Amino acid sequence: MTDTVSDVFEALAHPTRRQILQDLKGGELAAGEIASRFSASGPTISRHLGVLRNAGLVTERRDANRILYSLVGDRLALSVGDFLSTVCPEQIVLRTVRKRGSSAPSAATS
Amino acid sequence: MTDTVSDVFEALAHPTRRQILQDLKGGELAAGEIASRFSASGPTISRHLGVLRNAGLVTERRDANRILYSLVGDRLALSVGDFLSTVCPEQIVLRTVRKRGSSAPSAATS
DNA sequence: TCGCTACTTAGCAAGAGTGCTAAATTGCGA
DNA sequence: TCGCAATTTAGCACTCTTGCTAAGTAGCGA
Repeated sequence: MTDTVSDVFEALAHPTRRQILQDLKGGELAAGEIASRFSASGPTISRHLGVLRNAGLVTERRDANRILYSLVGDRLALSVGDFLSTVCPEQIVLRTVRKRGSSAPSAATS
Repeated sequence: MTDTVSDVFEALAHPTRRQILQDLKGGELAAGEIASRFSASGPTISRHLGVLRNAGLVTERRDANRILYSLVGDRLALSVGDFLSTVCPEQIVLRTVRKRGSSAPSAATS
């Protein structure tokens, strides 16, 4: 995993990959479910998912036969948002991001 | 000029172009001044500037011999910020404040 | 007009990205 | 273990991008 800022922006450069991120906004999806939403072939979508995973924008989790992908919103907001905050701070505000799973072990996860 | 959302993200995919935008944050710069900050040749930087101009991220203005480039922060914030607001609205906020004395930013997108 | 400076455009080579099909991998149930 | 479903990996062709150098365009002063 390379996981640099350039990886994030290069991942966002392709419309199919941006659409995948938007689709994942509603929750995790299997690779096949994602592929079925596009006209491209399964292997092609699989490679797009690999690019997103390399950039740290999605994570994968195995569920029996399938591989479920989910969005890493923090990663997207932190890298892209930081860039936007630097270049045009007048127009953009990066909201404070909670670290996932870092709060009290009781019931603090939302 | 194409000026779509994809043009913006593709323009941001190259580190040199992102650095140019950061350099322009401090105010307008001549093409030669920009080129002198990189190890790449003048024509190469000129093409990068063309990509940024096509994406609507910079504007140019002639001053005698030189061509002065300046950042279009609204364009950057609106296209990228809108995407971020859609995909991860919890982490990002697009500030809706109008800049002083400027007209409506005429959302021509997609 | 000539010559200088600033910048862009043109043309080419090398590399990276994207799409496909075919083959390999992984997991599970019979 | 066999077979099926889901997904990835491999290999190939095509296109786009990026870098360079060389040549063209634009403005200005003598």
